[in-house]
Amino acid sequence: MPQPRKRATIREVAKATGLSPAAVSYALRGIQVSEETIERVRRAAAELGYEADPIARALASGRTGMIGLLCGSLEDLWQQALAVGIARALKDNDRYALILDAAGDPAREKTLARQLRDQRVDALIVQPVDPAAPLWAELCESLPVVSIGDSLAGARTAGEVVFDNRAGVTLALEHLCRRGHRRLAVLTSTRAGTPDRPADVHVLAEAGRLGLDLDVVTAPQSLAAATDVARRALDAGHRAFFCFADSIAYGVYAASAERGLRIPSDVTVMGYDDHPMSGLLTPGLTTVDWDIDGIVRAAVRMVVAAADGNTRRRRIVQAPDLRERGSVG
Amino acid sequence: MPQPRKRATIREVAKATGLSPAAVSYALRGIQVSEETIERVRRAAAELGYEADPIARALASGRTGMIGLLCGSLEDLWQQALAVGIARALKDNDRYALILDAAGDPAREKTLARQLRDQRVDALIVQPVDPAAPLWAELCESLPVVSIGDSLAGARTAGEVVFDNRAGVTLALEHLCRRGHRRLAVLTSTRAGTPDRPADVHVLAEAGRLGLDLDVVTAPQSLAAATDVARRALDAGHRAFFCFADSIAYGVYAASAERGLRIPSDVTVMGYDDHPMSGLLTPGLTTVDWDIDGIVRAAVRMVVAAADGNTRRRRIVQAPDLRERGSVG
DNA sequence: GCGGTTCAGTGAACCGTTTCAGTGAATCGC
DNA sequence: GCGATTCACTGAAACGGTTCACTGAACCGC
Repeated sequence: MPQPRKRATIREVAKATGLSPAAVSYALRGIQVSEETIERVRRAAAELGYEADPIARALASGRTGMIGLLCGSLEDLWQQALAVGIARALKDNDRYALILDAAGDPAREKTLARQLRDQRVDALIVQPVDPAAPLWAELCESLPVVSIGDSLAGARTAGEVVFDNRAGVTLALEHLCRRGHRRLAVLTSTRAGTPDRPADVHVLAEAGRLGLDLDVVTAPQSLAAATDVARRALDAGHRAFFCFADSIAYGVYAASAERGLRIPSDVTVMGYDDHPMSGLLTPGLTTVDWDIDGIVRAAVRMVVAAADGNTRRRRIVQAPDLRERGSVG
Repeated sequence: MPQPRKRATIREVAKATGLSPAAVSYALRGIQVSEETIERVRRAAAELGYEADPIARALASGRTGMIGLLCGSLEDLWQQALAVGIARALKDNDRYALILDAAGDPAREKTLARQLRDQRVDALIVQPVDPAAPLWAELCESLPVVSIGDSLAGARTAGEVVFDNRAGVTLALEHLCRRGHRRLAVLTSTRAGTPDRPADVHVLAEAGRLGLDLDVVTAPQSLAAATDVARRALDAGHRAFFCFADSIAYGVYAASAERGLRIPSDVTVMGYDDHPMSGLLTPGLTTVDWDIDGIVRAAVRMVVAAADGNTRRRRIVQAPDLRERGSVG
């Protein structure tokens, strides 16, 4: 076990400057003391290589400067992109993200959310697996929470960037319908034990309206696992897919290739999310596009404001676009 | 600002059980006290909804249970996959990862590495941007460090999973050479201010040996940015590319498509890393494959052992495979 | 010249654990 | 039956900051 090098403490800086620790603490944060003292303390601190211990500071002040980021499932490439985007945008605001992955599991989401709260993150961004969980109301009581995707039922969030999934689903299903598809396999992400999400419910409603025959299957977002699910769906005779994440659609591409089936002539695929790679496939994946940069910007703006104590709550609704590329026959 | 709900402290549990805080602390960790007391304390803790405050614990004990994960650049899809894989594997070991992104910047890498140390992570996994930085030796003095990719020069690491980049580069260049390519654009990841990495140096050496004419260009790994670099390289007349990351190669696919150039007949692309998406492109990306699952497993095993105080140092060298798919003409 | 402010800084409590040195009682070997 | 161990537990000091209540001096208007 390596020996932690002994670091300078605030008391040593105090001794070196002839001030009290309290004065040093104030000086380093540039409050309550004279300009001259601030300068003197800064110099001494630099000399001693002093830097405030974030743990001790967090214990005493209850703040860490960190923002928690609780992702629904990082197997999904789009969610990966979202997480990376948010982490980078936070960095530009001199904050940094504590990224956690609920892996599509509501129980895990619950544990991790509490862990983040206990870690004293100043605020939390969450892309909920189970937006209806009572957890969120509880959590909003003790720290600012910004949700991405779905609204958190009954919770006093600090901000929301909700996706108009109803519009997204309608866009997708109507497009498939226009192209003459009546029987669809719907591949949606796994969420064991979660009540049906608004988006899923809306899929069924829209299918009824449009007279579609749906076969709903849950699929993990990892390429290998999604390919597996797609394989079975193909073998069951399905030839038209509505995938509730581009990552899942990639599995349909892979499985179709294995079976020697061509897209879009033999197999139709519709994605959801628009990951950058979707435009690179042959044919490109027709999908529902959300403005990921806009989402990142909005969420980060909200969460930073909330962490800074701003209590104005904002709610932004993202509208989807149909990005037609050629995977729908 | 939401009001943090007052949580039970260890003192209240002590009061409730008629024990000292110290005894409770021991009991909850199941050491130094009788079975009966442990049971009593557990019950009381559950009743009061007590859970130890991780921050206070970290301050007192110097340990957090967290593993730091410092990534080279999370713009790279392969590195994203690596990070997610490591995070998930750590979870299976009841530890969790604090993921940070150096964004290809050595200065940022330095800051973040120190921040992780100050955050008292029990150990650190790093995929170094600048493996030659003196930083690493300093860091290894105060906590166990496991490196992935390159060896950390002069640092007493707790473990290393090094990629045999020399072999990988040779594999790639010889393949290109066999197919008759003599003039290559080498697209390597940006690393401002970093001395040339061993792999880069080896590229030049091998090129000399094989009689290749190289044009080395640095490229960011985001699709948009890589596409931009590829565009310029195409316009400069390049038709054969060795990309030092599959993510960069995707940019060449995108730029070629824009220009109406076909792969592999008009343009040759060789990748490096083998991201799952590479097999899905048309044609599939010929690339150098590292066993990502093996890397994840090895790194996690090492880091967990090190965090648990095991001082045996291990060094694993990963051998590359050429994954031929059709993007080399 | 006097009450009232402001300013710069102090001292001590506090945040919630862990851990070290002890302590009294029970148990052990012989 | 007695010194030496072990056992179960206690008290208090860390850990390294922040913050609250306060103080003495300088300055203000009048």
